[in-house]
Amino acid sequence: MAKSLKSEKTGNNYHHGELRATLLKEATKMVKDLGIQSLSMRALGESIGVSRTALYHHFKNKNDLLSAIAESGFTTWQDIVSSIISDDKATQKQILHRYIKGYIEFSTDNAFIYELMFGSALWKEQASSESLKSTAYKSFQFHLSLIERWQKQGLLNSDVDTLRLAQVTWGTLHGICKLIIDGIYADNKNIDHLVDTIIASQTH
Amino acid sequence: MAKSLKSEKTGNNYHHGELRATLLKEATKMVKDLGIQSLSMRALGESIGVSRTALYHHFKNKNDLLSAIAESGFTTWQDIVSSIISDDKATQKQILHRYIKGYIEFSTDNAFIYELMFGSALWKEQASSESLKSTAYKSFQFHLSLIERWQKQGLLNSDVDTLRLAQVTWGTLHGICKLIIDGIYADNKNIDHLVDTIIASQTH
DNA sequence: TATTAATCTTGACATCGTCAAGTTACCTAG
DNA sequence: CTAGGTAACTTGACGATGTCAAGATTAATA
Repeated sequence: MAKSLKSEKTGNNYHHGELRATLLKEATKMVKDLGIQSLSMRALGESIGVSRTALYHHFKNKNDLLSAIAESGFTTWQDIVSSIISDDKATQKQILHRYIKGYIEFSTDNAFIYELMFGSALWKEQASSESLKSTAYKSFQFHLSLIERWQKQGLLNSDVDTLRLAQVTWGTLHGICKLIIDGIYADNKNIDHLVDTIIASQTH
Repeated sequence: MAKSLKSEKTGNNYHHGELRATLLKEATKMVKDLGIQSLSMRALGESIGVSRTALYHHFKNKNDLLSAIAESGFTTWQDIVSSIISDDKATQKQILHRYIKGYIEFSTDNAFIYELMFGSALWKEQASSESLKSTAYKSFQFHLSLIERWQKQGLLNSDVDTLRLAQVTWGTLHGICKLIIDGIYADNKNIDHLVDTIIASQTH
């Protein structure tokens, strides 16, 4: 208890008080603005006014820090999705449209974060924390439940296995976003048209 | 002329003779087996028996080397696709199926190379060479021409703009592959079922 | 107030990409 | 056959990075 309003008044550097939160915030900002490559533990420490190795008392290593950033990305996305879904006045068709558009916009507005969220840097091998895995898993479960709902309502092809369709549709979103983000698809204009095409290609 | 069968007999390290090709081959092998992270210029040089900086006479820098590996990945994929397409005995529906399956298999069999081919490491900013860009562009053009063909034959929804559909379908393939490769979709079993779902979801 | 535990620092190390300057071997003009 | 040029390769060096180990400082607890 009572750990919050400690530092910032005294000139001492020990016991910053909220270093972990501060680090996460600054690191997220750095990654968001300049990309994953540009984030170095040393620079991060320096920018906050703390020594290079202070970070290691709050994050096991760099991967651990990146995991935390990615995880907060998933919760940000969950917040967005929740607000899209819970618009009572909109039709399901409108919501489907907004969901897809929202996904693409989120990914392009937070390109570097998105890269982190799905990048092999974290998902390969031992790198990703259990916490990240479960947060990400929840996002997929939510997507799955939406697909199921839209199948039942006849918006999506209901002849197809729900799990598989969820995988394919998420794959579609993810793939398109990656291609846009990585600069392979030049036009981030005309997103509406692209969304229409996605829906048209999935609707029967 | 007559530059080939020089070295390998004399113990001298100068004028290896085919260093560029050897480097590319070894680097590709390293990336394929151990991943992009694990490839260091120094280790590569050492593994071939050449000094760390010798590589810089054949590749401008590490990115340039990675570009070359990625580019050869695209041509490998082009070769595979050509052989799939040119099976005269198969129906177009079979070919469509094999194309999708072939794409997924290529990407998973060469996961690290695939990661390089589409990774932001090369596509962001100035990193990718013009040569890589044009090779990759050809792959997409080919995909586009296939989509157009299949639309005309009624295999795919022809109400949709061809370019957009090509983007969406490639996005679908790419996204699913990424999710499998990065370990987000655990099951690389049941690929056939997945392929069926992709086709079912795109066919009207 | 004394002890313990948490937090942060300085010093150090190995690894990496890459530049600069020097060395060696091949190639070609005379 | 040789002189000079050029391409290929080497060693040395630099700055940056992630991270460990050992020590210093402060807060929390008994």
